[in-house]
Amino acid sequence: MKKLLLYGTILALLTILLQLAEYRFLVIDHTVELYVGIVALIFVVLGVVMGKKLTTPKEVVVEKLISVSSNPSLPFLVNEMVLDKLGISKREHEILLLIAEGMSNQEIADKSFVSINTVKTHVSNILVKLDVKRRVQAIQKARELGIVP
Amino acid sequence: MKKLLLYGTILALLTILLQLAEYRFLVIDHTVELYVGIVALIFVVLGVVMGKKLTTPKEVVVEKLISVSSNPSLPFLVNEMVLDKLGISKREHEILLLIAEGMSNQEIADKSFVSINTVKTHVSNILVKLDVKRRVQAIQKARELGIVP
DNA sequence: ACGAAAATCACCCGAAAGTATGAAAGCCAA
DNA sequence: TTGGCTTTCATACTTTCGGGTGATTTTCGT
Repeated sequence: MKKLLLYGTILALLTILLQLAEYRFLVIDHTVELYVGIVALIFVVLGVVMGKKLTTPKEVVVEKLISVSSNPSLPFLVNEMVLDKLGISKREHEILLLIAEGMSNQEIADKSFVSINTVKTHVSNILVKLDVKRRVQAIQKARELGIVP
Repeated sequence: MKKLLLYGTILALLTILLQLAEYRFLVIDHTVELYVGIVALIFVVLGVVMGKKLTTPKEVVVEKLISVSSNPSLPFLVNEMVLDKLGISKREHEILLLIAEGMSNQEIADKSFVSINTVKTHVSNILVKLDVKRRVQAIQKARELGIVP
């Protein structure tokens, strides 16, 4: 709710500024109508900004289905889209590949130059993101999704 | 974009209305500052409304991934020769298949109507015969040898 | 420069996996 | 029928995995 105060302050300041400016030249050089128009314009813009910032954007959830047909053909290209969709980071993907190689957490830790605890954390996150319970299942699913060979 | 025109029109009309009203009583009864304040307030509100209406409600598209398991080619035939060569029994092969399904020892035990201890024994023997250390590696090797899909 | 996301690490605990050893029962062929 | 193989099961022990929590540091985009 600090935003409300902020906007209120800005509003007040703007008003004061305009009122000060009024006595300098606006009332002299221009008609009152023009002045009012400018004020209106400024505050419309301000209103729009406020509205955008203060309004919680209503989220409409639309489910879309993407079929991932695994390619039994040759070269194997990582399906980046799937990685994005699942929120799997680079590091996580690296470790996923090592898991698919049949390596233990300790071996992965050694190969990656990190502690086994770190590996464990990554693995846990991977399991969650792939929505599986065991690393074996993770390998399967990852293969189906085209993110491991 | 019709909305833009609509709001533009409303804005113009409001301005005109206010200007008309000005000559009737506002300039007489009140100071210019108050008048400006009222205008500002009105247009702030209008701005907020515009902002809300004109802003495309954010759609959060949640894309779900369906893995279309690819089985276009071979029906998979078990390489019996390899099984003989490695001395893997029928029972062991059955369990190997279940391992490759990503099942835990307990799940395999339930499905096979044997105790988990029995499964463990089989698994241990399988690991030895495939010359691997972990079940994940067993799956890989078995797949390479053509004894699991 | 700031905040969010990513990466790192630690500790605890329980579950799962794997090792070792032993043993009983059934099958099958020499 | 005897010896070899398979299948079954158990007990005990060690290692690996996975969940949960919390913390610090890095990185990166605005």
